[in-house]
Amino acid sequence: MARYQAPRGTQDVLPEDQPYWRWVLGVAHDVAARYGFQPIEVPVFEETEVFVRGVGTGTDIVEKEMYTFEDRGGRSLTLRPEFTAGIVRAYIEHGMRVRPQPVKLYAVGPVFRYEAPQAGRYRQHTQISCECIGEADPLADFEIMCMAWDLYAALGFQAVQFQLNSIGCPRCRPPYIRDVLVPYLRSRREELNALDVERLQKNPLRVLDTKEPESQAVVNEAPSITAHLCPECSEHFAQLRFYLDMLERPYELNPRLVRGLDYYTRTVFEVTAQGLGAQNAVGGGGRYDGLVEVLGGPPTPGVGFAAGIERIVLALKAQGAVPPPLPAPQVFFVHRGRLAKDAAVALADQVRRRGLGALVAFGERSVKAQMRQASKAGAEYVVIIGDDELAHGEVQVKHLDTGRQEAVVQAELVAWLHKRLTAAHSAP
RNA sequence: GCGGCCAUAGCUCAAGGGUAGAGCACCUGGUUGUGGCCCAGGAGGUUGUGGGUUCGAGCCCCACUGGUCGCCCCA
Repeated sequence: MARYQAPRGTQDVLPEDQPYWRWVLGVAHDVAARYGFQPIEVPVFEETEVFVRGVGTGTDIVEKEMYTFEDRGGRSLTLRPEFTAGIVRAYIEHGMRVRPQPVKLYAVGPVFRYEAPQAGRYRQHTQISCECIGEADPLADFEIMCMAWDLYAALGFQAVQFQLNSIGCPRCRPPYIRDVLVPYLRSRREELNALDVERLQKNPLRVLDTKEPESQAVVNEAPSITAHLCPECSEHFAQLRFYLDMLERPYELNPRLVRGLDYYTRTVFEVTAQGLGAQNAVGGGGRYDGLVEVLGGPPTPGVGFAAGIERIVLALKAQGAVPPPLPAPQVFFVHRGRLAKDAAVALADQVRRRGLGALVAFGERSVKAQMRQASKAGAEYVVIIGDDELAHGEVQVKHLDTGRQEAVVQAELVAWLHKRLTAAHSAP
């Protein structure tokens, strides 16, 4: 047993899994670009305050999940638990409000939350996060959702579900909670699960997405927030739904969908996939019109979306999806004898300079062993060099799939390989 | 943070309290220079860690660590 192991809740992504990652990230970059999002990199850690204020003091993330530490200069820093707060901080810090609005940014990288690991839930996981800052038009919400939809569709996802809700704004949400939801829940308090009674005190809205079976009846009959939105929020929500319907993007209205981050206003949505067990959310997002201001910028609307790469990969595997393979060297040099090895090294160098991948067998193992290596390395052609070939200024080139072998003049080898290897791959 | 299950070779798993094995993978061979299949051999373990019970522990008990499933929460 290895003495050291990756810390709890972290994992290594080994070469055999990399094709999935490259595939997902490649598609993600393409889709983001297609919607006019520009890449941005933000620090892995921020001043703790950025997340405390940005994510919200009442959230699970801030209350118990942040990796917070003090650096040698006595600053309190926190490993990012999500991207939005940091990206918004960058938006403000770099005066991006003077750029053409909205500013559409996306980032990919690890985020950190101290949670109990389980299937599909890690302490370090990778997110792609897309933020559209400076636009209140419900079309922006639509674009974000549409882009998310495209991402999953481009990966061939089966059975993704979009759940959608609007949770109003600071003008209409508090009155709804205070005057409608809480009185209702109190009136049926006896029927609620103990945990939900507790939530009723702390964060009444969260009672709505309870999973406790006992509470279901109460929650099902609860007055929905969408019926108590202010006219502006109501119109905004209707307009978003209009676009979704117009372009036939499937979604499900869920008046009980409430998200765990304080900054959300109006639109909230969550994307779930099959094959993931209990942790079946592969993406989520919503509107955060108050966030820029909370972090010290001018009042600025925003809407965004984040997806978890690990879960997407898990779901793709569960569906039996096969990622495109990563490129591997197609030429393998087998040699016999000191001079032949030197010649192989020189020829391989020429092949690589021509832009092809080439490997030379290390050591002086038997031709048989070298052939085995070539086969396992997935090479397409094996170039064999020995005394005979050296004497004639030739090499033997064997095509592994067909087993066909022929002599090629050394000086023509690079052109010979280049012709065959590039032609084969330009075919449709 | 709470609960269930689990931990033996790189991987998947065996081994009624009595000397740790198999398959796959890896390496080397199967005459003189040719892969995949086949055959033979080799290497690889302080049985997650630390205690305890026992003449004797991979096996029983406790703790810890990690995994897994669920709760919670979310991506």
